[in-house]
Amino acid sequence: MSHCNTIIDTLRQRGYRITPQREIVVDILAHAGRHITAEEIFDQMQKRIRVTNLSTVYRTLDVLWEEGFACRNDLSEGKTVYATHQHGPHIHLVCRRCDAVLDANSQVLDAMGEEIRSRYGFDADLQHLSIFGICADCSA
Amino acid sequence: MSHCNTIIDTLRQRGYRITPQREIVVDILAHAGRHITAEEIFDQMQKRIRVTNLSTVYRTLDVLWEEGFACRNDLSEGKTVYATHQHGPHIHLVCRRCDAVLDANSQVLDAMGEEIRSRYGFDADLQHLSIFGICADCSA
DNA sequence: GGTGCAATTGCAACTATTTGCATTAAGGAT
DNA sequence: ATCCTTAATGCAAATAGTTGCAATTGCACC
Ligand SMILES: [Mn+2]
Ligand SMILES: [Mn+2]
Ligand SMILES: [Zn+2]
Ligand SMILES: [Zn+2]
Repeated sequence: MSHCNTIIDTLRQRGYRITPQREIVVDILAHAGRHITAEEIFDQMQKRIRVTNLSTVYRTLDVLWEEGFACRNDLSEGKTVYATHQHGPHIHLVCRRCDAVLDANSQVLDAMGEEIRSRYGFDADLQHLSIFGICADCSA
Repeated sequence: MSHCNTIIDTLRQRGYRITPQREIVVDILAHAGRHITAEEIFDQMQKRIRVTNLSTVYRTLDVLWEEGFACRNDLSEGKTVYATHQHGPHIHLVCRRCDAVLDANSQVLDAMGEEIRSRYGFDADLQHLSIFGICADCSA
């Protein structure tokens, strides 16, 4: 069973109604293989369905994020980017001076995730985190 | 010397021009003692200076953030919040289901910060990080 | 204390994202 | 297959934040 279908079926089990719009957003996002903006999803979506709307895309992405099927990141590019969890795991180190984005191994977060869970009962999303700071070039 | 003056003097040393608008934003932010939105800063600012503008506040906050004097956080409240580093250190665990915000000790990040620095030469801002996930109540 | 020039400002227009509301349609029950 | 409830949609308007540009002003140099 494809990743898309797993997401769709789980959403249905959780009480969400499955509309053609939602299926298309999930399909585009799951097959993008990279970070993608809401507007890019909307553009691709319009090739497949006549009448649809950017706010539907945003609302669907909200659901996917809230339900843990998508990650949402600010990479200092002016627009929020989305991906499924098939993209990853890794973290993005975003320089707040030059906006460079360095991909890093997310294993450095594993111990921290475990500690947050045991101390606070909080299940942190750490598979695709953005962390701001100053890159090596800008420090020098 | 007050915290405000340290910030202002350092900005001047780094080549930024010190305008009354910037001094007021720094003063409001440093004395807020909490997270504060750009609009709240603007409202307080208008009581002190006749003509000024919200985009000046945003631009000043950008400078303060880029130069490492302010932190900027998305706490799922609809608006970005700012604070000086006197507020903190701690992290915010933000539940993506119920929007609850749990304050947590930032020491859980110390080892990670060190590893990121040694592995990638990246100086991560970890004094006042927001981490999304699912809170204990929503997990149950 | 003037002068020059680039950085900063106010303003207006713009982009990104969210929201209220009337209409449509998913899917459980019959 | 049809009916019913209410979640989801499209659309338009609102909100949050950014940007281009002409006018202003900080401050380095004299
Ligand atoms: Mn990524
Ligand atoms: Mn805080
Ligand atoms: Zn950099
Ligand atoms: Zn929660």
